[in-house]
Amino acid sequence: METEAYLGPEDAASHAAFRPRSHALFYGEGGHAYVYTAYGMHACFNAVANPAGQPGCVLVRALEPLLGLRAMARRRGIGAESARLATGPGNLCRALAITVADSGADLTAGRLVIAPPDRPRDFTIARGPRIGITRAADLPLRFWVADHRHVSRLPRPR
DNA sequence: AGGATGATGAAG
DNA sequence: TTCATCATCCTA
Repeated sequence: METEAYLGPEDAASHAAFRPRSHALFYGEGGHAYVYTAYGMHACFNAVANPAGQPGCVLVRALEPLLGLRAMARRRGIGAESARLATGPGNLCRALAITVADSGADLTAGRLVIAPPDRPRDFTIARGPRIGITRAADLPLRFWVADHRHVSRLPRPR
């Protein structure tokens, strides 16, 4: 499990700072999806995370598949046991069949839902710099479950 | 209309 | 490290 935070215009790496067409969603009510296309071919899934008027999104970069492994493996074209099934923002969207058509969707109801776990699980959250950005590359806004198998990359060496 | 730029992934 | 591949933004 792995996420990154993208803030408002003060965060130079955030689409809220340099991508006008994403502004409406960034500033919208939390609990909705913001899906964009990276490098022309990869969908990336964000959850809008703040009350309306306060820009902010959470990019979901990796997760641990618990259900539907067969379907994910089929969409990804790899084995269902692979740790990379939904690891990496583009891979995650392919595994879950998330496309830009899902942008704006309500994440509290419908096909895409973010819900609390059935049972609480014990884990430690590690923190470090975000991946693949050039601006504001020093901000430690990437969060992942420490020692977790389903993480896209280990922290950048210093 | 045309060029630059990526919140990537896969292969070598 | 290279490159496939294109939505979006910028310049003109």
